[in-house]
Amino acid sequence: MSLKIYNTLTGKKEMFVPLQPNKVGMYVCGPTVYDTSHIGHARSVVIFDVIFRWLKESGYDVCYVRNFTDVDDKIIKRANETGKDPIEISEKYIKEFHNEMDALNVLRPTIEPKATEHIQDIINFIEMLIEKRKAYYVEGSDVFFSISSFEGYGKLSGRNPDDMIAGARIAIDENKKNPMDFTLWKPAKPGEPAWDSPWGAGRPGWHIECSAMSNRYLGQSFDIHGGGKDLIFPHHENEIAQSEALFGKQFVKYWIHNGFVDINNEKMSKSLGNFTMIKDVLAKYHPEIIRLFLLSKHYRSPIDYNENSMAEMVSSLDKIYAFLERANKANVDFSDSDKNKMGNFNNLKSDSNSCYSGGESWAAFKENMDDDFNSATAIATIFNTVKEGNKLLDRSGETISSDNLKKVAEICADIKKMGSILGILSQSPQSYFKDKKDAALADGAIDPKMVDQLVMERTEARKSKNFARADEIRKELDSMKIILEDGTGGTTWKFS
RNA sequence: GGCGGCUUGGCCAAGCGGUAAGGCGACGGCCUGCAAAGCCGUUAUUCUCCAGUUCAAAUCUGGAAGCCGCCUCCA
Repeated sequence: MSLKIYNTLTGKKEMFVPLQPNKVGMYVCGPTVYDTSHIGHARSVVIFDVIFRWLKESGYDVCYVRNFTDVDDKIIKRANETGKDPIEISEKYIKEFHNEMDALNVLRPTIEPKATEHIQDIINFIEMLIEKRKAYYVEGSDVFFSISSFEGYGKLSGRNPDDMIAGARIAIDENKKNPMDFTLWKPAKPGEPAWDSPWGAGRPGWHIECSAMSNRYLGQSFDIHGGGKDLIFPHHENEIAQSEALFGKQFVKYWIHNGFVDINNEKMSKSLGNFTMIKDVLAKYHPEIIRLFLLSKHYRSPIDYNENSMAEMVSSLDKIYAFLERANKANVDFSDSDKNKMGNFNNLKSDSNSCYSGGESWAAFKENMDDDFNSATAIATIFNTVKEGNKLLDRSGETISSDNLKKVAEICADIKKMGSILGILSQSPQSYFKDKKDAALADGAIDPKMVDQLVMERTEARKSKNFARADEIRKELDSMKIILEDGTGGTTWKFS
């Protein structure tokens, strides 16, 4: 059993064999920091976060690079509009991006390079391309990459340059030798950010930064390159052209591209005005609900964001946490366990370094993840495991045998371990449900003391067999969307 | 015009040649004073349609219909 990855380059699922044993170099295209991040950014980031976690879990030493494009026409435009410095703009949105991704429990990549901090690398890269006659400088204009100098052009996107030419939707630039040639370096207009170069003061084109920075941190060839589907052409196609034309060897072994997020079955677009920002989604839903949603469908397919789907996710996550809470109450103690040290599962130690290696459910989960990071089936495995655990607890009744307790402990350990890969179930069930209750109480419409009072009154009524009054109170609370649960340890309440 | 993808139960969604995972919802049962939660059972003899290959197809091939993405900044 080993990892298989769908490779955009070949259009097939392939066995994952890294270039160097036990080491993985992964580069993912990060955001252009000129505006607030939307749910689509979150999907890409969360998916590659899970891929990163899974590669590490699989024992690889992963160098994960995700860049920030911090010099670009859109940033300059935004700077001009707001009268701010472009650096101020990019710093603002980098900070915002980090805050939001931290909130979504996304691990920081190994390295987060910025284009503006690698201008010399970029200039060197372009100079070498010119030397090799893969690029040319047009006096008073740009440095262009010559696509006819690279015979593999179009291999990633399956496009034939001749078919695309016609310039149907691109204004033909008289300076280009071939209409499909693209800019490596462009001259700066007065007031624009600029760096000195052999071709005058200017700034890099979009594609070159990724070739230059991936080369700096991961070398001439590396294992995985990812990003959104829309980047396949032209961005990634052009990266391949630049890097392979220069180094004469395969740039990237596995290309991974994620699908888009639609909003109510429509593409996010400015004209529809339906850009859904991460901060707005975070204001409405628990971060783990958002992750669960983003991972509920295969990463290559489009996913539709809508209220109905999100409501389902709320029920789903509650179900898992409810089981963990139930197990906890049955004296399965995992409150201090974390993904590295299953500290309280002492009876589950399976090897000398006391690291829990996982039970049957974990084995199923591993198979799911190894199959092209199939998080949708991996989530199904979590639910199957929850059901198994609930069954054991149901059968046990009041007194659970030590044998069953051990089984439930293993199940809980597996569930927590699976959650740690998907970046969910990081809270204790108690704090999860407390947060949920606090959030529902936040508007101040309901006084929890009043609810407790009614619950106490109902308990008294039940004791004296005054069920009519007890039911009356249940009904009253139900109208406030409060559900009562009579458990062995007394009555608890929650919001529906 | 060129390239690529999708169509699975009321809804969401796996599956990629061996006889339909999982979630949400609904209904019946167990449990409960009544509930909730949980569990058990029922909710697709069938995967947009048509033809073909095969002992065997949701899965492969050909065709039709509908939907979507990229080719321009885009995760």
